[in-house]
Amino acid sequence: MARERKRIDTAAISPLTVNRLSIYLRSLRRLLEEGVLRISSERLARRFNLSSAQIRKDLAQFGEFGVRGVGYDVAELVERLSSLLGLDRTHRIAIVGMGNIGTAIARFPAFNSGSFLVVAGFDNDPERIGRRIGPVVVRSTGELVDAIRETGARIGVIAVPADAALWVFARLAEAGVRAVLNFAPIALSTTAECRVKNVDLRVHLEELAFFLERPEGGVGV
Amino acid sequence: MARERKRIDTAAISPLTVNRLSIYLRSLRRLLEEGVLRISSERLARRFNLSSAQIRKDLAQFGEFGVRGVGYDVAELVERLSSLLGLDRTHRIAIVGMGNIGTAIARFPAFNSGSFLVVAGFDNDPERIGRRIGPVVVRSTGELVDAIRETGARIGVIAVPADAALWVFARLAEAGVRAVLNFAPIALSTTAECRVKNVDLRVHLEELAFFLERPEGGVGV
DNA sequence: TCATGTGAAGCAGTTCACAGCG
DNA sequence: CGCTGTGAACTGCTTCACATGA
Repeated sequence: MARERKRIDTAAISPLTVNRLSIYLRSLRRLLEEGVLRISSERLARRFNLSSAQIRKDLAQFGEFGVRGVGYDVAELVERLSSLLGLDRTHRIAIVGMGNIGTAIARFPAFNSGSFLVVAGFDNDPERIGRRIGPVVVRSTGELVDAIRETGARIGVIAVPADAALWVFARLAEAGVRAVLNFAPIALSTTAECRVKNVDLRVHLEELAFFLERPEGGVGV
Repeated sequence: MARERKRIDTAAISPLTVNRLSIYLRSLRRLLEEGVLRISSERLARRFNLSSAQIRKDLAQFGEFGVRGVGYDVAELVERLSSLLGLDRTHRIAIVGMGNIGTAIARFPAFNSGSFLVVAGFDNDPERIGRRIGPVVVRSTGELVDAIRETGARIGVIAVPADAALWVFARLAEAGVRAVLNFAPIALSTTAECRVKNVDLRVHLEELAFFLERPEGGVGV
């Protein structure tokens, strides 16, 4: 199946490209369900409003996936993108902070299907400790480092208040977590040991507020 | 207080800039609490690891906020950024889909404090309709258009499955919603009537999976 | 022939470095 | 003097357009 191998330095790939690969994969899976066997970058782009040149450039970074004059084999591309994205194994996830966001994440299908599995949840609140939320029984944050080492989770989710986030981040890194999805309203920075993806809902909301038409019809400063 | 007025075409401002304004505002509020009166772009940048040149460039798009040789007045800048971001009025929010994510959003402080207020929540599931979640009583999705018109919400949150998202988006636009935060795993596009911000948790998760170190130590394609 | 893969061009966003002003 | 505000340089991402090869 693999036509050639190409060594890729993942660090050299832009996150923007990787995000698009996810989108391509999702789109292709849809086509697969519909029974589409082959597709050109042009038709794929039109169908899911993407850019055909971008699709070709993105894929070309990782090898030659298509056949000139024909297009891409849908099943093969799904296979290759899955493997590229690291979805051919199971990633165990630990969630810290089982409030609104933490609870939603614990129960969210994308975090508990296919290649992802929530294996631990932590909170400070004695009310929550011991309760089952989604697939996990909530444990005390005090147990975090040991418990995560036991589970072998490599992905962490931070869903605690801003003032606790830095402390939690340090504990997660200490416990061997190598990637973090951070929902706390403070920008954490990727370190040598641990990559961070910040998701700041307040910032998103304020972006929308900014672009909402102004009552006076212009921005006065 | 306002030193000069400058008409700005908001459509010409990059979302990236707007997102940074949110971050600056949050940082400055923190300084305000600490009693800091004046700050230079350099010290602000060091404190919150930002870029000082970027801060100056971003602010300069909207007027002259600082004093040369001195820096910025913290209280004044907080005031100006708040107004710039449209946070000097209350934005009413409607949520469609009161599952895990919708529920978390309804209860999330950032969506129910300061300038934002959740005023309506909708779901199809008869089990959920009539139940109180956060500040709202869940209504049937069938009532969506009329109910949103009544409340006057201009911001919508889509937290429904992918196959319902397009339909919901059309109804929201019809009801007068002008900005949407979309959590459904399908990329909606901004239209003339309604701006979209897609937040795709699965894509974020797959990004982290991609950059996780590979078992074999390289990407084979 | 037809669609990929790809240099080259174009555009956007960031950083530099300093003139200008309080 | 010190820090802002800003043109100019730079970096990186996207789009174009076509040579290449099944």
